[in-house]
Amino acid sequence: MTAPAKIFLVDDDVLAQIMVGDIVDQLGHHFSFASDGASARKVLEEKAFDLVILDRRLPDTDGLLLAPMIQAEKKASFIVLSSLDSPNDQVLGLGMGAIDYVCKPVEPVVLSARIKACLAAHRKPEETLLSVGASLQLDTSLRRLSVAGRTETLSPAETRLLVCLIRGVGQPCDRMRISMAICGREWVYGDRTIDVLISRLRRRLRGSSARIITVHGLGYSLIDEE
Amino acid sequence: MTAPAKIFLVDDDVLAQIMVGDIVDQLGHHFSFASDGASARKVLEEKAFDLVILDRRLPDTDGLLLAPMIQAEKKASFIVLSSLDSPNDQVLGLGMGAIDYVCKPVEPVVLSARIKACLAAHRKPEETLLSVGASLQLDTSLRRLSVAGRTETLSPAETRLLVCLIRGVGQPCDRMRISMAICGREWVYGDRTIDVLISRLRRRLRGSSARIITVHGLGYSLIDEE
DNA sequence: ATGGATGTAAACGTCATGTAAAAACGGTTC
DNA sequence: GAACCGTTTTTACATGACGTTTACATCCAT
Repeated sequence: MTAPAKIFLVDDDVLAQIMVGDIVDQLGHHFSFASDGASARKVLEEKAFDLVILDRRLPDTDGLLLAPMIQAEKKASFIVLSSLDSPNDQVLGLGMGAIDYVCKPVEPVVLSARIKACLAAHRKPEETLLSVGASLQLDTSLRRLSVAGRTETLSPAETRLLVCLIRGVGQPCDRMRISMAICGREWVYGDRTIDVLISRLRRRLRGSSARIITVHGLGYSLIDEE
Repeated sequence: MTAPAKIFLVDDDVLAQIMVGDIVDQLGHHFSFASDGASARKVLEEKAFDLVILDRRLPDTDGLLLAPMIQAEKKASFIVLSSLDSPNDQVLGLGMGAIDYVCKPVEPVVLSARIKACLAAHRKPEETLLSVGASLQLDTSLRRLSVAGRTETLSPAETRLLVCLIRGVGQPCDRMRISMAICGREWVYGDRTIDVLISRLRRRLRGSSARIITVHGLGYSLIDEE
């Protein structure tokens, strides 16, 4: 028995909201939704989900445009649920990183099975407490960082950055990925926001065995040298 | 450029074999197939795959019955490709652990996109560690070189050069090849860039059992004496 | 011995990064 | 609204890393 997953639907179609809501309830998971791209972005900045279900035709945008933001820092997987069913649309959606593409109309049992399959295959272990090595621990919900004895509170952006780095320990995170994860926008040449944040975070990590190293020309990486 | 994946199709339909074979080829992966359950089992016992594609209606069995074997010890993920398209069948297939269920007939581009999506989502992270002998290890993504205890960060060019040399341990690399690999340009008489890089790399390899030797008039070669 | 090939320290031009400080932003409270 | 506060972003400048060139010493085949 696994813990309930958090599932987020972005769809303005009330029938879809009801159907998906019922399915998710029945599977014993948490359900929430947004009806347009703008409010979806707000929610996605705040909370983390295990699975996002995107409609294509939203009142203000194409749901697929949320994909980069969802994928940034590997927050969640997403599937597309849309009435756009042409091969082209499917290829596009899957190409953008969707792990499944379901065409409306769809039988509730089928959608249920697909959601279940996606969760089974893709779920990351629930983690409000992240840690690296022995001396670094981060509570993502309280934004409390314990390192080398002391404990301090990080700002939201600092927290997102650190989470992003921790998720990829040992691998380099490029500026593009970091920028998407932190600010939800593409990184453009000359934007120094990340560097400043890194600088602040480094100061906070002093005394820990974990260090943020720069990979020149690429980005940053968190490594733990005991 | 990711390494080619190994994909295994279990289907007695010749048309499917051709279509999937073409798709896999075009994606640059390795393709093999079996036409019935019995021979599929034999192959699965022998080899490991990144993705298995199962048909349901096989001459001697239901393809889904291979599922437990494929999943055993997390050998591979699998998707179902079948003309059995009822909701029940889909629920059953996904319930058995398929990460996707594609109904025949299917557009090649769609199947291609789905295969690509599955691989992107499920393949183990790319191996970035190269090593020579016991005392030399290079993380190509982080550009970190561990040698003789210490570990230091290489410059991009140094990394490319070392990778180039490691790829051809024992054989000499001529200047032309090295120049193309490192700077992406032809080597012209009088260009000393490579020599300087070699010099810097040699200093970093001090203490290791690996050495860069000069092949006079030709180029360089990495050897591991131990 | 000699001329060309190689070793390597030092210097350079260029661009990426570190970081302090100022400005802009977004909420809250009067 | 206005004043406040914590946070994020921009600005500005200092520092550093990188690839290449230069200069000169050394090595090697002939």
